[in-house]
Amino acid sequence: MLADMETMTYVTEVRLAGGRGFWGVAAPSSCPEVDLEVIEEYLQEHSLEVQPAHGCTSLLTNEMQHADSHHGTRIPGLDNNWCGPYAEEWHCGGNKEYDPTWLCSHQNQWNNGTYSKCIDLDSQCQEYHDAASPSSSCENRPNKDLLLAPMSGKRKERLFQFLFEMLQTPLMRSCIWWVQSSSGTFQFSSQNKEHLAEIWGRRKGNRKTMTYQKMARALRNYSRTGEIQKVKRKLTYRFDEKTLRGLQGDSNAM
DNA sequence: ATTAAAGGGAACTATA
DNA sequence: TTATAGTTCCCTTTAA
Repeated sequence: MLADMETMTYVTEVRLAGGRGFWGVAAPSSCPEVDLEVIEEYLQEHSLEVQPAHGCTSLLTNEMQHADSHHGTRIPGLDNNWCGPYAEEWHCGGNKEYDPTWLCSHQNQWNNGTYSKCIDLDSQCQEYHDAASPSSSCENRPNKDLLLAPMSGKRKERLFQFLFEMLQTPLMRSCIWWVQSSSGTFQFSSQNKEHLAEIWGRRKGNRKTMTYQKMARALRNYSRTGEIQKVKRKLTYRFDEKTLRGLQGDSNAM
């Protein structure tokens, strides 16, 4: 199966790319070591591939549609059922179904407002109770040379769009996950929230490193404008219904 | 008492 | 030039 070969290739690449854990954490023993830098590089590569002409036309659109049309074929992430960081350890546990196309598929099309089709928010989600997060010793922070260039000449990606995208990305599940996707409730990892913030900052091409604190400040602005509300639970927020519908709509409009 | 997270004012920046 | 959407800093409050 092609996907399997791609999986092997990708995993191999990831392993060759460096010995650091994905988040500078000691990855679970069975988890392939994935580097933040590698992921961003990967994202950037495909971002470059898809950007010309009309901005980024998802190079995986066809693949995803193709995959989607094969309901018998289970593509991790397409049936977005995780509710918690380790609800479905497809990329750490058995690692059999790791589909490298996933990352590409999430090179969303901010400039024209469409998103890749990788979500089923009707999936059943039980309330996730904060499991033990992976330990996070960050001695080996990835070097900062690799910055994702902000998409010039295009409409800027909004923070809530970025978060939604991250929520659809299995590799980001150690940082952010759905608590209840049907209601748009999501949660940040106490351990890895800074990494997510850092990625956000890189995407925006900020001068300084983005931190969770600063990102949360922006998030708090959303409670005024309504896109996202804070819920009582620690590190947990909820997309406004309308916003969520918009995001879902966009993701389905592919 | 300590600490992480939450909250918000205010000045500032980049972009459309 | 103005509005928007953050970003940055910094301080206070709340909760575990």
